[in-house]
Amino acid sequence: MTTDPVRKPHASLETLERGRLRRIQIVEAATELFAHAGYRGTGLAGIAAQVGVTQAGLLHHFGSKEALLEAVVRHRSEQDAPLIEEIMGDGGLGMLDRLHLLAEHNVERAGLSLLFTVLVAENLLPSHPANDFFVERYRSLRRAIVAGLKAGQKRGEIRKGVDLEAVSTRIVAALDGLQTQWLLDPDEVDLVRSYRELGASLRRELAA
Amino acid sequence: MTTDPVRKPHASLETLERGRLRRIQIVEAATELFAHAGYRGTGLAGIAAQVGVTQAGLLHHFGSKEALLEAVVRHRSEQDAPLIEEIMGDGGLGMLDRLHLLAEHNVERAGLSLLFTVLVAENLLPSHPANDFFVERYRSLRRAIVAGLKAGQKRGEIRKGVDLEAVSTRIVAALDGLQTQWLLDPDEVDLVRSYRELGASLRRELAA
DNA sequence: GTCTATATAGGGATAGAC
DNA sequence: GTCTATCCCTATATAGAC
Repeated sequence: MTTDPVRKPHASLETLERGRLRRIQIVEAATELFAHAGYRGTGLAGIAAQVGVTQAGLLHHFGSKEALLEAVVRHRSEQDAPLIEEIMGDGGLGMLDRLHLLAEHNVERAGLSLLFTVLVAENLLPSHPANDFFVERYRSLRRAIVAGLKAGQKRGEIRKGVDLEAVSTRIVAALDGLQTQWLLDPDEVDLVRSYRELGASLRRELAA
Repeated sequence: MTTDPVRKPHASLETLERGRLRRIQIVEAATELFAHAGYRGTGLAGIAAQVGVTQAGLLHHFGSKEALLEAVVRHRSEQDAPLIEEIMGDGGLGMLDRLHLLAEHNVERAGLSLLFTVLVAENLLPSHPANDFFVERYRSLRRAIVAGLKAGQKRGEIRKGVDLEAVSTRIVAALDGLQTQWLLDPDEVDLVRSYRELGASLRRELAA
């Protein structure tokens, strides 16, 4: 989803910028509505209304509802990438101490946590429209954590002899599951506190 | 959702049993379709067709789609209760060693794991139809685990000085999150193995 | 208890004017 | 780039016959 302005050299600059703006507005409106009612539960008309266009006008920018979904998940991934890189850092135990950054980010923008939790569940099966995206996302997340843990082993911060693949799967699972419980019941589950405790527990388990 | 046959004493036994059978057939068909396409993505007509009745015929048994949803989640909860009790046992570290029973159960009947993962995500917000059910379900699950851990402390199996509420939230989170990753990517994530490793890791963390 | 028929609403996508 | 109009399909729920 590269939105390079040079790709349509024949169009005027004003048109391009108005067009790009509309696309962004639509993606942001769709993000919010998909989060609250899911992909299946959201109509294009509702998204269009929030932006101030008609449903047909929306489909001028995104040929289909599925294309819009793809734009939404790609946009979110791109926005989250810097934070994830910051948390990863150079791997090792430091990663575990920075999990609270992720929690604070998620609490600040609860709608976005909601979006991913909802969309993952709507795309668990291969027949679902964004299944490939989420399968790949989780795989690369697990791989990145394994790499970070390996780096920590090389520096002697992390014990050897632990199954890093299994640990990384368990870390992702805990992050996901805590987020779900927090979304469902924010009065009983404190996300920031839970992530801090998770990090501390992992530190005790993995420190050399 | 008590389906006590004595409640309609004026109807013939045959009618009653046919009626109860239909209800069960409908609930089971709905379970499967809700799991695959979610509550919002499933039409009553599809469920009805699978049972061999019309959509209007289905609504004779359940006044509304939402009532059917409630019947589905209650039915599933009732069916799962014995296994959960078996795993809990008398609490303590034994609970952690029996997590693989849950994994085996979930793998055997993958459709049911799918159902709950999908429905939880569709009911994260208070405005969603089964939100109360899932909020309460998670609360009681966490409470049951806390009770089990406390029992283990009293017997001296489990260390004192750990935050049992936090641990129980983390256990539920890991179980949930591992299931999600397994559903999404069964080739890369082995649920039974993951649950065993989770249990072993928790044992190391909690054993006195 | 199950059906047909219908009310009423909403969905996504396309054609064509401006 | 945006609109109106429309197509066609699907949805839940109800009314009333059998």
